[in-house]
Amino acid sequence: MLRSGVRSPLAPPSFPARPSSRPAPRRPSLCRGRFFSPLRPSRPPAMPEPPFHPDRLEKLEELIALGVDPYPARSPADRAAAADLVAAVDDRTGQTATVHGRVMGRRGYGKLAFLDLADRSGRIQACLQKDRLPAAEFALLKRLHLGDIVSVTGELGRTRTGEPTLFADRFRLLAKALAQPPEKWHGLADAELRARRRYVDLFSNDEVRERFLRRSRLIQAMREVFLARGYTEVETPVLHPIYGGANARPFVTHHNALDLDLYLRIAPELYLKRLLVGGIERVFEFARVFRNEGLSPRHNPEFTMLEFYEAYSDYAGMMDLTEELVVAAARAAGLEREDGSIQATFRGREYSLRPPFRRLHYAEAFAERVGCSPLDRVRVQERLREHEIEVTGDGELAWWRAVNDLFEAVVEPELSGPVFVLDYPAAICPLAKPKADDPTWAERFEFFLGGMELANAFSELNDPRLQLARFEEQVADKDPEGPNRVDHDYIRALAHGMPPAGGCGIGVDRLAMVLLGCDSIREVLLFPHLRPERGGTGDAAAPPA
RNA sequence: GGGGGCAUAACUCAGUUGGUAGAGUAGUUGGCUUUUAACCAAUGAGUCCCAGGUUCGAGUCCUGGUGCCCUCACCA
Repeated sequence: MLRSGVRSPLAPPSFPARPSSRPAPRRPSLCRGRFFSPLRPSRPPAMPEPPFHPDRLEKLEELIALGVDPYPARSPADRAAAADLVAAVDDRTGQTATVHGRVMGRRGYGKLAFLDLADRSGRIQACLQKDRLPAAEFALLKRLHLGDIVSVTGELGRTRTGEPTLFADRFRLLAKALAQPPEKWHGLADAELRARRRYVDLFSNDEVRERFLRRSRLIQAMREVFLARGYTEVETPVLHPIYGGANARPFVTHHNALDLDLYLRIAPELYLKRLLVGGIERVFEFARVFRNEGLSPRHNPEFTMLEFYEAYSDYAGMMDLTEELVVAAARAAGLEREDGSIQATFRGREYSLRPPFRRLHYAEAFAERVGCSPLDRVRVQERLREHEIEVTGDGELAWWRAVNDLFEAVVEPELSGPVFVLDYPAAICPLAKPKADDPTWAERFEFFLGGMELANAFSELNDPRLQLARFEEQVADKDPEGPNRVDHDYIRALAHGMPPAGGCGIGVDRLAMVLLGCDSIREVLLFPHLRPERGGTGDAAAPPA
């Protein structure tokens, strides 16, 4: 569940483990000061071999001996984008242009060489001819390697075979690459290595770079939907003294000066609703959240959750807005076809994302698949036994939790989507407003697509006394995934009056998976969590922030 | 945590019934002024994931471990 709801009775009651006490390896090249890592042991582990290729080092030394700076501070100005030059080659033939980029291909002929240069926009071929270049610059060719970053200034034109080409008058080295790039035809193929060395994956696999650009565009498209509606984008704390707003086990960290344990946020919800109280009536945050749970193709310990809240709206309004956001994201991801249909292909199945999406009541879906009303306790009990689901504890909360486990076991696998499931049992929705005409049910929906839960939304509970009772109920439940204690400040905020509001959370990474056609969450995360590399630098993913 | 699969050169991959390790790319040296996975010739490069075991002999067979992928469980 993205934001709130039930936890499973099968969840192990263990609390998050303390960080490993294994000595943290060092990254020597980034270790600039002696205060780099005061908390880490001072005993340095064996230094890994630097990944510098001997032949490239040798050429580097030769270049330096020739007076060439292999890492100049500045690049020639007036650079053009490779793709723009290729597109305009016939209008601009004979004009001079400059391109900076990485050498991705090289075909040499003695007194002439062709280079394929890649920049952010695409690729263009450069032609280096001995009788056209200064001798010292042509000599660079002899010490050039695939992967080097260079600059070419030359005349735009086509070769005999019609290839758009920059015929070089100037050729400069901008940065020498000391590590070998992967095989030029297959690129980097191993999924783990691709994630560990995403920088290599990105420059050697065009479709990977394009995928992450599309991810960025679909997020930007959602941001624009909010801004067009007068929403305000905010940043709320990541370090929480009390974790809440979802059911999940948190990561624990410690503030030294305050001698205080803090939790990395599992959801930004309670802070965002404080902002509703404060009068920021339409608010959203692309929030990185952290949950101390297992890894899988659909789970990463940190992930991006979009949460948004709108005063004077409700869950029905959030449903319309969610639909709009998904469609905007899908268009930005390039899924709209000429006939106006929007199709996503995910795990071998096609999903039509043309609105409106189906809306299905929880109780109806339950009755249809389980074969009885969720209110028929005798028959539900029979079904629970059939599915070996236990009711852990007595009272309404335990009962409804089991009912929802049954729902998740029987109904959810059938929800390929896109579909909204609405009106959940109120007992398992501590942050949602009960329906006025039947408080058994809460004004809450979840959105399913590609067999995954992508969104979770409520008409937000704003009755401070009821909210306090629900919090106390949760804490008394001693659920390791529930809140550790009552957030009294949040109750105080509600006591000041929160406008009626709709709120929603969307799992951005999972949405990106469906829209970009990636089976694994790792393929849509730039630096997914990985175990520390054996004998390597120990950097599991990105350098620490 | 359970089950299945994989691990060989910087990269992509072969490796036969167990017999002293192979190709392509990348690199190095030489040749080549219109190629585009350029081409031709020569050439360096491996802790066959780790540790045991069986065997005269293990990349190959066995046991244990590590990592990754798939799957189940947990979870969003």
